[in-house]
Amino acid sequence: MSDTRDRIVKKTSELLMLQGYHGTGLNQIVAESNTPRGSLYYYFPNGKEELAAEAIRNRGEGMVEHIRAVLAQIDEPKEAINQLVQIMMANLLKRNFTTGAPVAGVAMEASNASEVLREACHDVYNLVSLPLKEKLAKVYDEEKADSLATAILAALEGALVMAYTSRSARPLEAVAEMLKDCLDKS
Amino acid sequence: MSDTRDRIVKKTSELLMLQGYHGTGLNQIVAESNTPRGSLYYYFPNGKEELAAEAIRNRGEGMVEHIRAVLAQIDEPKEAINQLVQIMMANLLKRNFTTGAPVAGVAMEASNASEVLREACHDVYNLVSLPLKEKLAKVYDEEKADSLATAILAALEGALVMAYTSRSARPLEAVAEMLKDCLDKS
DNA sequence: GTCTATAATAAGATAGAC
DNA sequence: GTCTATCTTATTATAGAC
Repeated sequence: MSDTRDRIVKKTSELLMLQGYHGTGLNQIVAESNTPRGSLYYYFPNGKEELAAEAIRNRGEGMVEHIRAVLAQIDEPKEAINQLVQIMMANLLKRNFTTGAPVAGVAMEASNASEVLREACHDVYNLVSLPLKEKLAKVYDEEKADSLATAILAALEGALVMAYTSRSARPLEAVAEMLKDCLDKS
Repeated sequence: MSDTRDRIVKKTSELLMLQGYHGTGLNQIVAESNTPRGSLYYYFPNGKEELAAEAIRNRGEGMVEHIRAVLAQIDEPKEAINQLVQIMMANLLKRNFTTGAPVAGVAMEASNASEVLREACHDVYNLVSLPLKEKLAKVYDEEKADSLATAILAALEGALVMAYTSRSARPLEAVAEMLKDCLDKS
C-alpha cells in the first residue's frame, strides 16, 4: 500500500490552513505533494469537497494529539496551558509566520458553501477543545472547565489569525498574558 | 453622484465576511448589489483586489464606529466591554448566525496570495483594537491596556468564527464569561 | 456611467489507455 | 494505480457601443 493518499491529505491540510478552500486548487495540491495526478479522484471519487473534509479532520486529530502531549508534560493546568501557548509562539517564529490558524480560514469561507465542510470544521473545534477541557477539569467544575476551554480555544484561534496577518507573535503574547491573569484568579 | 459605488463596496464587504476572497465572485457582487455590471471596473480599474481592499477597510471603519458607540454608553470599562459582547450575541441570534467574523476568512485565505489584502486586514485589526484600548486605558496603564485590547479582539474574532461554524452563540458566551473573570481581577 | 459581448485564464471533473 | 487528454464551467478582465 502506497503513501500517496496520505501525502495528498497532508498537503491538502497544510494548504487549506494557509489559503482556505477556494484559494487552494487541486492542481497545486497535486504539484506540491509530488503526487500522481490520476490518483486524486481514485482516492477521493467525490472530488475536492471529500478531500477537504478529510484534510480538515486530519488536522483536527493532529492538533488534539499535539495539545494532549504538551498538556501532559506539566501537571498544573494553568501552567500547562501557558506552556502550550509558548510552544505555539515558538513554532510561529521558527516557521516565520508561514503557519496559520488551524481551520479559521476554511471555516469562514467554506461553511457557507458546503454543509459537509462546515460540519468538519465544527467537529474539529469540538474535538480540539476536549484536551483543554479535561485538563481544566482537574481544577474547575465541569461546566466552568467547558466554558473556559471554549474561550481559550477562541482566543488562540483568533490570535493565530491576527498573527498571520501581522507577521508577528504579539497577539499570542497578549493572549498568553490574559490567560495567565484569568486562570490565576477564576 | 450615484450611490452605485457605495452599494458595490457594502455588498462586497458583506460577502467577503461570509465567503472569503476567493469564495466571492465578481458576478455575485454585481448581482446581489443590484449594480450595473459595467460600473465595477469603472470605479475599480484595478479589479477585484482593489475593490476587496476597500471593502475590508470599509468594514473596519464600520466596526470601529459601532464599537466606539457601544463603549461610550457605559462608563466602567469592564461593564462596557461586556455590553459589547452581549450586543454581538444578540445580533448573531437576530440574524440567525448568517453573520461571520469581520475579517478572519479573508485574512487567512488571502494574506498569502496578496500583500495588499494582508495589509488591509492587518490595518483593520489595528484600527479596531483602538477603541478597546482607549476604554481600557481608563483603568489600566497603557501597556496593559494595549495587550488586553489585542487579546480581547482575538478572543472575539475567534469566537465569531466558532459561532459561525457551530451556528451557536456558545463560543461568545464563553468568551464573555472569561472576560468578566479576567477584567475583574487583573 | 452604463451596456453587452467576449476574451483569456483557471478551476473542478471525467474518459479511456495502460 | 497512474497517465494524458479533454470537457465543462466559472472566473477575472477587456473592448467598444451608447
